[in-house]
Amino acid sequence: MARTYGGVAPEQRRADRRQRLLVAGLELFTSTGFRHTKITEVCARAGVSTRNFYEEFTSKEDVLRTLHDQINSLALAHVTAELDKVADADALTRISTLLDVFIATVTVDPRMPRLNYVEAVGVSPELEAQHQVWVDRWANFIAAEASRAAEHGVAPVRDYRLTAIALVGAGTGLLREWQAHDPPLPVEEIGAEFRAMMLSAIMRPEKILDIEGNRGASARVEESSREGDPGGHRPT
Amino acid sequence: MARTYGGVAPEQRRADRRQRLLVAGLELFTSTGFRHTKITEVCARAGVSTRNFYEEFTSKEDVLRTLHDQINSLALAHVTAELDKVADADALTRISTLLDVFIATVTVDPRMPRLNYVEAVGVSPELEAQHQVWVDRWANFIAAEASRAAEHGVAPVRDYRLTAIALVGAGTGLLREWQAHDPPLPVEEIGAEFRAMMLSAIMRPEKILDIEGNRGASARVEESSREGDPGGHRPT
DNA sequence: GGTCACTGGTAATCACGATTTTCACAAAAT
DNA sequence: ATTTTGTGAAAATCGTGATTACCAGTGACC
Repeated sequence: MARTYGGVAPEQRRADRRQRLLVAGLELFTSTGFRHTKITEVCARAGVSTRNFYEEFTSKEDVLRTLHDQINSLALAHVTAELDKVADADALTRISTLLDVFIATVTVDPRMPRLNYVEAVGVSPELEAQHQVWVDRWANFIAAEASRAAEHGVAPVRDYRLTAIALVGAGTGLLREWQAHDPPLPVEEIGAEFRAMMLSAIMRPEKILDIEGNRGASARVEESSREGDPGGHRPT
Repeated sequence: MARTYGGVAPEQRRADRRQRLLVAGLELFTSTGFRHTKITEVCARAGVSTRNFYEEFTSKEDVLRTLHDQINSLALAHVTAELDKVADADALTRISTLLDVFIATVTVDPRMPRLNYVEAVGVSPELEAQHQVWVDRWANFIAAEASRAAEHGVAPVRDYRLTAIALVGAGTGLLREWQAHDPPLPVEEIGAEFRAMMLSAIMRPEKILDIEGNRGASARVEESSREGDPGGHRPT
């Protein structure tokens, strides 16, 4: 069964083909678009026969899922590694690091955010589930760092779950915008904005306005004017 | 040519069919998913023949684009209307209003955020362009309000463009999460988080940390590990 | 009441792309 | 040197769903 061919073990050849298919998939999905990419095109670009394709993947979506996972895993690995190095640093430095490494990793290649935040959206329930899992992981990560900051007294002690989710969304939005722009936006600005937003979101006081809490949920759409807002002291 | 049927003018009948097709599209796209919805299914649910379908729309995507536009337009109309009512209010109240109305409008029906932020993503270049246009509009809106706040002295005077984009992303993320959750997250919490994040992002000082500016773009990814790197080389 | 215009529904048609199968070959093994 | 086995390329199959063409019915107008 297993027989060395052309000097390389069959597993190796297999792995190579798989790798080439993934590379081809990344390229085509992010240029032609996932929907409009045909399996045969992926095979052609990868120099792999359709038969071999089905040896490695069950479908086009399978390739997409794999890529999506890989990109997220790569980013997470980088972030984790870097965070370990600054284990003793103060909380805010850690948060900045987390962010910088994330942005740096994912902007190395515009195809990564494109695949992650555009092509892999709304494709199938499975992919949506996978997305959820990753949002969760990233949100946990951020929430954990925020709590750490709270312990150190530089942020209020509160539940950071939703804030973290919103921050993940903010990053997604920025990166989606970044990869879509033709004269690409400067990466530094994206990173700076993301960092500033995260820090201000985490360090913000529990009540931003004193009216906070009276409004909130309800704010009916019809309800007319509500100017006035008497007696509010402005936060600094 | 034009003849009244069943007591209604042909244009009316036409408009009705169109409307039913849109309703059916909204329902199916957000349950079955856009990709897996067949034109015939939309027609069946709308009680419209395929022939009539092609009389109104050129493709399934056409329906999606129309819905995407409608939802955004609806939200924008509500927001604009409400904002007009509080024209004289202080800047922060206006911002809160903007947000509350937006959230209230779009959470009336979970299918709206689902369609807008999941199903309509990565479908085609046209739809991506349309998405860009709307992000732009919303971002301008937010940036304008932020500038207003700056004029009133409750926020620093600076360029709010990227902040606004990030905020749009935050909202998108929150709403995407909201519509995905089975025991749905309480709308008030989503709204509260969004508002708090927006206010803290707008009111934040220009430099959050003193180290700000030394870090930023660079944050090297540590030349060491880059195993997975799913992006080999550029296309020909 | 009869004819005509327009309608909705159904039944072909048609194209495209995924999946399978075949084929001829190349490199190992004996 | 011959057989064997894994291989890649190409061709055949197969299904699905978009698009078009047809048919029978209904209400409107004379």
